[in-house]
Amino acid sequence: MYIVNKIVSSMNGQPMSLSKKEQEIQRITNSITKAVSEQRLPPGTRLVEAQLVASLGANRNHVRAALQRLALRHIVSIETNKGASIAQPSVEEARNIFMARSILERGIIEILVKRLRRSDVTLLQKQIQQEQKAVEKGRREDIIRESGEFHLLLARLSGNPVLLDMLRDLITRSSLIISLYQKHNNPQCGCDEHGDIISALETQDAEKTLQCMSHHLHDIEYGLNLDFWENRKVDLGTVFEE
Amino acid sequence: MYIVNKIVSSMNGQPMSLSKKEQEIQRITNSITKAVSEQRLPPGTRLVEAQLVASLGANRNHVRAALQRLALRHIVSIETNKGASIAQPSVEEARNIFMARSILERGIIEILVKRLRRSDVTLLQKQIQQEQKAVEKGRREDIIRESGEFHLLLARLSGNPVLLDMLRDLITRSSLIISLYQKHNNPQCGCDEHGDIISALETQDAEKTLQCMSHHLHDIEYGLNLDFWENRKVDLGTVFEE
DNA sequence: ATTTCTGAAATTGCTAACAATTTAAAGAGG
DNA sequence: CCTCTTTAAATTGTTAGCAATTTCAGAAAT
Repeated sequence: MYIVNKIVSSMNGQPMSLSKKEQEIQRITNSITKAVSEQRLPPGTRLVEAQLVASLGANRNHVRAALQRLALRHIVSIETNKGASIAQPSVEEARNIFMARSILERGIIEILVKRLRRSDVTLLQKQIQQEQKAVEKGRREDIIRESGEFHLLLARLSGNPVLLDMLRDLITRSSLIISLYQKHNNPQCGCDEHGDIISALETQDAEKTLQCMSHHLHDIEYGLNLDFWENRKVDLGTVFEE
Repeated sequence: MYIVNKIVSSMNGQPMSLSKKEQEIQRITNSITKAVSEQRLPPGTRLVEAQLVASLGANRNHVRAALQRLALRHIVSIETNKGASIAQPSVEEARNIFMARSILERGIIEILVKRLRRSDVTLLQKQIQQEQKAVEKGRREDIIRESGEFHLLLARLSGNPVLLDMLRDLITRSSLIISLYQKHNNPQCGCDEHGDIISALETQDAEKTLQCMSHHLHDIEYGLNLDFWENRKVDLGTVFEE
């Protein structure tokens, strides 16, 4: 007896229909990644398999596969027999990630200066509007998400999926870093700087645009308490004396 | 009854001892990655689970986990119910990868120009000697491996593991690309260019070093048949007429 | 000779049940 | 009230066996 449940959907182009299992794993990873990006899942949060199974309505094997993948992307950390939890990047890792972002995003700018189309600018402006709308409404989650989307859109417009994939992980990890080390409660207000980057892009001036991007990334990093927490070895003997 | 086989090895620093399972999976992924890097596993090769289990002396579950990881890194591709095989990057993917490499490696150079130590130069020169030795002996596998190692060493000396991880994957995928698209049988002889890069680094001249690196990467890409295979839609009607 | 069918072998995918470990709570003793 | 031990519950890790699919050789048919 043969049981056939394969669906040859996607008469369309190349991307080849994903298997049910693959779809499901991606759904789970996306849910978790999105929650991390929007800082609804703070660093250190335990991710108990059974709870994920219940709240996501998923198969345990699929949840485990998703957690494994997220661990490879440094978004969750898995300890044997202890389970998974949202990663807590160290100060050193934070600096390395921002350095890598700077390299990648500057490279993306260099590509974009050459090939940016009129329609691309429109997309970027629409993205900024979304961002401003979120700022006005004060929806913290939305602000953070839209802010990340701007950077991802730049990567997407570069037309290079390899760069996009790499940057996507770095930006998600940045959300963790901001959760951990942000100075003030005000969500980053670098919305203007995004506008500056677009303006500079439109002038086709590579050097100027690169400076805008560098400045913007530097601002984000500067808004953190990295220095404060760096090289801080807690001395249990002195911590509690007042 | 309690069975204890945990070993709290590594009284040393942070890295925390890896579990037996984790070690095993890494051993398998390393074996396959190394074979790909040295072009002993050509693109498209089927990776039958049972065969890997036999030849690597491993557990089937560990083999499967390793294949999953390699698939995420785009080194193997897995089709449902068909199993795993070594990836065959398209021309478009090849161009994207080299573009990404250029961005990353130029960024790494910029870091290195600022912080390169005397001891680092020694390490780089030792690496080049290894490479030359391989060239003299004509060991094709060794040449390819050592050539990749040079680029990885640069990344390692940058002191940024995030960059290193990203570049490692790109270089492995480059090996696949070279396997698929190299013009001549001569393994790339860009050994001199590696020397040029070191020389330029020693002068602390950022612009010059960047040009060396750009030139080197461009040479590698230029030694491929990417143009030839690009936009080549095979017409089954005309392919076989002579 | 070429194609089409067919059934067995090879291969991959899945899951339920169990094993091992950690975590939390309860208890014992001082 | 505190500390240590013991026990139970919660959680994660593993595996053997079977299910489903593909592959391929050889038979059957045109």
